[in-house]
Amino acid sequence: MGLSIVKPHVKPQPLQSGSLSFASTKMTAMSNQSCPHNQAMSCGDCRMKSLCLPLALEIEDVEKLDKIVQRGRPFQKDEYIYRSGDKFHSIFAVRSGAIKAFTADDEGVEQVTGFYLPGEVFGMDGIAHTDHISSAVSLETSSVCEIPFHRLEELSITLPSLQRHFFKLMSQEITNDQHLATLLSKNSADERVATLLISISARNAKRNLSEQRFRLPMSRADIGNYMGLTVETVSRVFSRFQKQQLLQVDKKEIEILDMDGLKELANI
Amino acid sequence: MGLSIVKPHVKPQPLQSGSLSFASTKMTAMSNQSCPHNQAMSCGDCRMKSLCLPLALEIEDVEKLDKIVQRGRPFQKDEYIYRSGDKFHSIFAVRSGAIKAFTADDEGVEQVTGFYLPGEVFGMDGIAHTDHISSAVSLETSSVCEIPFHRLEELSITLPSLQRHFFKLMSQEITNDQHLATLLSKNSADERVATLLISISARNAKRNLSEQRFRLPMSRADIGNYMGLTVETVSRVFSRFQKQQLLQVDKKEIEILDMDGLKELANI
DNA sequence: CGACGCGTTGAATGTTGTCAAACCGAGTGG
DNA sequence: CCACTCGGTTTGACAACATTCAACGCGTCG
Repeated sequence: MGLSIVKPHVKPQPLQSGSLSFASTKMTAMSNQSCPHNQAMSCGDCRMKSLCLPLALEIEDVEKLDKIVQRGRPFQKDEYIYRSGDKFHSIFAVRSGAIKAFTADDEGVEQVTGFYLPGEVFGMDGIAHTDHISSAVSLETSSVCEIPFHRLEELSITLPSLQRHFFKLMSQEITNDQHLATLLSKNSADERVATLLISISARNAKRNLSEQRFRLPMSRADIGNYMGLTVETVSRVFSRFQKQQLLQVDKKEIEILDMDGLKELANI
Repeated sequence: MGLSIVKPHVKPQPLQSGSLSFASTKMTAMSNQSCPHNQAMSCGDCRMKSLCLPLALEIEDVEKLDKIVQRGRPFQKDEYIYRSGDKFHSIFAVRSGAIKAFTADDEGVEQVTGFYLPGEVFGMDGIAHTDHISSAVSLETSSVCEIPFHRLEELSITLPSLQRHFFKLMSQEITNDQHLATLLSKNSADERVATLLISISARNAKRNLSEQRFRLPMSRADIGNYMGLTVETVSRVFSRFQKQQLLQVDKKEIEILDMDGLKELANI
């Protein structure tokens, strides 16, 4: 899910040796990896593998996982990956684009439960139920890997490191959600928005993108919904941040001018 | 906790939470199950097994699980089960009493992340990390089962239904946390408190305890912290509910007078 | 062009937090 | 036995922050 502001001392990002060293290498333009929406890409070749794959997996294990992963055509903006009420049978990993997960209460009022960026896994809340209890839509053209859950369960039995990895992924989702709850219960509008921006910035950095300049894939309404604020409040916070020289905002384009100031606001 | 300390002169002694309800079950007095804090109890004999064990487990499988479960002496009120920063090696199931899980931010301000009642599993947020990132304390005299996580992982490989069960447990925790986030982001103080009361009532019902009358194991401060409210607000809500004939409140003793009204408030 | 979605800004309202005081029961020590 | 403290809880008065309601700007698309 969303807010993963990893505190320094917890940060377990051991730049893995061996198999996935090429995460930082430059792609050649004509390589079949050049298009992030490419359906044919395998797990072993995926730029995101260091984010969504268990670091411990051997090459042949990655191939086994690869065999059960399904890659469909990209989703267009506003297309559903799954809907609340659909039968649950898969979890998903974002390969490109951005995904919004949300629930709807009895009156149909939407509640955004998370934004997922490339390398992140979503749909795990469906595991406890036979049906999905949330929906997921694409916020922009996105490609996702679909991982049939029963296949994953089977494979986890023969690949202990995969089992461990998925336990960890789910645990991470739990702590993320708890962070969100903490944020909502304790922090002001300014702090919430600052935290979201820092989170997105940090997640961009993990993908070797700029942490200063990026484009928000979601609307102000989505941000407000997620952070427990109204659109108006979100808009005001952006204006205020701009006035305080913390940000440069142009619609969805964000430039963080004062990272330290923003982090201070977000209590990092 | 509540059971041992029988207050000398309390008015309408409510059906006690947790342990006392034993009186109503068909246990023989000399059975080793008569004390809910009994260390010797096995999973197969545990009243909570239908809540915390995978229903699909065969008897011999339960015995295997039983072998890895550790049962220590009961925890007294305010005793820590684990502390933030402790090395993570186990998850826990509540057998009796009540547990509060919480994190602390850099300034040491507490944030309650959950209350756990008998039959419920906690500590799963530590799985993604090498250390616990939250703490857990006993709110009253409580006994817990400790399940070494690496043993559980091993066993999960030979018992697929156990693996599935723990995937589901974690997924359930995710959806719980998301519900909490939704509650915090969308609902008023009244709605939040009503929701908590309904939740506790329902969890009591699962354990065959009264859903109308129960004792809250946590303080007003804990409730407020958990629900993103101040103590004062929580107190006012209780007073208001009482004035509206929804509740009868006597300190921590709660009687729900108008279940439907309360559920309506909680949007159930 | 006009309608619409999205974002911004302003003014008024209100729920909740803050500060302060007091209560109550339990435990302690004179 | 009483006075005392202490933690947890309750209540009141006031202020603050976010919401609500309203209007407007801007770009896109029919």
